[in-house]
Amino acid sequence: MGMEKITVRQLVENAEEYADHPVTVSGWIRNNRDQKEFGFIALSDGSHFNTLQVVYEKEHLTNYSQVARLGVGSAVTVSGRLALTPQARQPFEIKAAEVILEGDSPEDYPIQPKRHSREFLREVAHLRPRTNLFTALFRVRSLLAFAVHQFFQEKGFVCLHAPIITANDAEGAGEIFRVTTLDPKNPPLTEDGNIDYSEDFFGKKTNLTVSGQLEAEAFALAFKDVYTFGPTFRAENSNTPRHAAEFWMIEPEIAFADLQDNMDLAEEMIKYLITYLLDKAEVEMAFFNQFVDKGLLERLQGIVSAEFVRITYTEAVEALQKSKEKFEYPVGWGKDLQTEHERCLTEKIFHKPVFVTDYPGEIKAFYMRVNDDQKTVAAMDLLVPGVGEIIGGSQREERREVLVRRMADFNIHPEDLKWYLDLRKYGGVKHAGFGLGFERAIMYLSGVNNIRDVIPFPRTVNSCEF
RNA sequence: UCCUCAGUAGCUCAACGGCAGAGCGACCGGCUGUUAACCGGUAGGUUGCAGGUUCGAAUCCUGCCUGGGGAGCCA
Repeated sequence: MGMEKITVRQLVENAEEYADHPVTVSGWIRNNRDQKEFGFIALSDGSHFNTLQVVYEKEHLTNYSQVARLGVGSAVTVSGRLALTPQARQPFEIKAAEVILEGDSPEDYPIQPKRHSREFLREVAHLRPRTNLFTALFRVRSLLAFAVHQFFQEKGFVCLHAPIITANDAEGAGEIFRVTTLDPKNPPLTEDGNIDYSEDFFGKKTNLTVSGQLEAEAFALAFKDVYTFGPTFRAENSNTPRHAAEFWMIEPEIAFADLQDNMDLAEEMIKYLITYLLDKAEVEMAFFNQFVDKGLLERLQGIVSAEFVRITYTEAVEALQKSKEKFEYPVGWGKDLQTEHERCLTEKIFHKPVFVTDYPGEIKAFYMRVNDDQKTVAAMDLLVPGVGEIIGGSQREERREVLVRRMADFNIHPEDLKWYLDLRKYGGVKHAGFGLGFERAIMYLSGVNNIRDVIPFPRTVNSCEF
């Protein structure tokens, strides 16, 4: 018969070409409605957000009664003629000549053709990619990962794979996961009774990375413009919709560049990612706009054409004090901005993304460059409505003696980061970079407000299923 | 880790001290164009776990477990 094996995506993009032609499509049943003499299957083959309507008729199928009883989730291969149906809700459908059962799905299949709560779907994370929301979300995640690489590669950045296991424990970026092969019941001990890590696999204490930044700095001082994009691990006991123990981070690092260049890059990147998704994920974004966040498309389109706000920490504190907003925690120079303050800035005062720069040195990391006022450092956070902080970055302290002094303030021993200080000793130049939480970007761009829903199999405190 | 809300049928929820219920889903039947189809019927329960109060507990009390939201930490 000469059936051509084909995907739903090919049909969506080129239906006319296949009109009245015999085609074969394999996929999973999303919904099956039978009547006396005919029935309809909504078939998803994963190639496109849309399902394909299969029409099957008693007089054309030898196994009609079997097909009519096929449950949601079953895998089938359908062969038949493609019919254009411009007057119907779907633009085309398959008139089935043959429906072959590839994999049955019994009646206790948990995903039903009805609304499910996100909490329930998290418990069946192995099946949830078969639902509309997660089909859309994980395709967007895939597209966004590609867009990140494309953005940097087009600009000539070099991608480096920073190590996932590291002995850098002096960064203060959060609680770490220890990596060890020692027997937890019977570890080797030193003479004074402590665990003897010189006996461990690497001969020293090691942990999973909390950031690829330090390694990226080394590469930036060779390639000038670099980025890392990889997994990151934090053992924080954080119970919020914005925190995970394992997440992915994008960390560009640029040499011969200052904080302004850094913000320019971050803003350009966010706009690029939005533009990319609006173009390449039109159906998915329209779905989010309709069922997740009604104002999503309008807001994202607005952001592409708007300039991000750039204010200093000092100006932010003044703006908050002037706002007459009632805060649970008082606003004051020297105190870190609370979540409620950040929300006020981005959701009530400016209604768009806001860079806050030049924070007091005491509340920021040791590697951030000290400003001329000696009180603030060249830090920048990007705050967005709904999600909060999605980017944290800074110009790095390139002056060796200033960096050593800062490290002393933070109780970091120079010998622990000798190689990092070397970068200032040999051809050190001003440089800057930032970290973008990949999942937070997905949340912001989809409107889905829980990080556990934008990670295929999320790892959070007390939860490591699948 | 702290504060707070909630765990009842496969799912979403009602019953709030006195017989365990509905919608959806599943199953069976009907229906000649459905599309979260529609119509009729059937099955489905250790009310998160452990203890306590009471003649009587899904309901009140205590502890624990799990999940949601808020805070802190941050991306």
